[in-house]
Amino acid sequence: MIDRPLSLDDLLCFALYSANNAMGRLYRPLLAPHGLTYPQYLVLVALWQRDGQKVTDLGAALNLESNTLTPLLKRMEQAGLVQRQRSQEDERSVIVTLTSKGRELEKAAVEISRCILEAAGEDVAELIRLRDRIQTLTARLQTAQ
Amino acid sequence: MIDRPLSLDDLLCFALYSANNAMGRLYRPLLAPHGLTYPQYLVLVALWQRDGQKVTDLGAALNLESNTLTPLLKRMEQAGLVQRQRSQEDERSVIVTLTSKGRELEKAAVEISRCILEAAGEDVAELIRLRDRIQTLTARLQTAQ
DNA sequence: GTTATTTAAATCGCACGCGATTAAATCACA
DNA sequence: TGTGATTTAATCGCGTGCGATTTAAATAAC
Repeated sequence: MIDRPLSLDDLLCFALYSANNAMGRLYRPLLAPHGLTYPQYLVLVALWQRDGQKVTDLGAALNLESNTLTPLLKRMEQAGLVQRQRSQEDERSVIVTLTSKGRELEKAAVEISRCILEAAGEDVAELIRLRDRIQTLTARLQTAQ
Repeated sequence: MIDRPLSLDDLLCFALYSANNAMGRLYRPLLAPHGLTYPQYLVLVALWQRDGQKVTDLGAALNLESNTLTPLLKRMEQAGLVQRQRSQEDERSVIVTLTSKGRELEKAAVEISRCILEAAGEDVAELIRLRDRIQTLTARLQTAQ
């Protein structure tokens, strides 16, 4: 950010790192009662939006690959949140589908979102602007890499 | 963010999660040649700023606790980057000090920061503003928790 | 001066992220 | 039609983050 005496607080990367950790700490107690972790919750959000996605689709949505998703999805399957089945048309693909239990949790998500929003601050318009700026940054970082 | 059909792209938390992962992916190939991971790099930044910190001090700077830091610092000690020694005044505390090798790496950090900045975009003033907004958010999340 | 409390690291277990590799199914195409 | 290339998950290993607990040292209290 600034050249000379490199300081943690100067670093955009550390700001992101710190904010992400703080967000995770905030979600944890909200998700734990439902037996969910934070990344698992994101998978559910993706599936509530569109059920029956391939692992690759979820990977594209979440910017993750099978080495992360496969074990995570297996744990979610163990927990009775999703079903995993090989596609008929293409045996390479695995389709991930919500169970009724997984679908049911969408109701709880409303309250969880409310809690996070409350913690993040009152000015929602400002938060949306911030989110958009971060998304733009992510896009730039991804094309750079 | 927005109430109805909850979408990944609506979520501030997912924006942070995604940006942080992308940042990590960007740093990895820059740090790997020096045998560093991203969190280890952040520890070095903290120590370049002020050498000889207690584990608790580093934890306060990085928002981490000993359950994360102790193993990480042991790996850095193994790698010859830092030294860990019990404080004389208070045997409970462990002081972490840079080795010459750890100090040496500060030079490389300049080029690494340049690469990241280049990937993040041209408008540095905008990046600083973004960083500040994220820091403000983190502060709010931490007081909420 | 002994005991209770507090503080600082460390340990343990579990769930990510991800580089590297593998195995299997599908595709391209000669 | 067969064979090499590509695509898709899965597997493995390692380094975090963090809740929960433990150990030891220092401090407070009485």
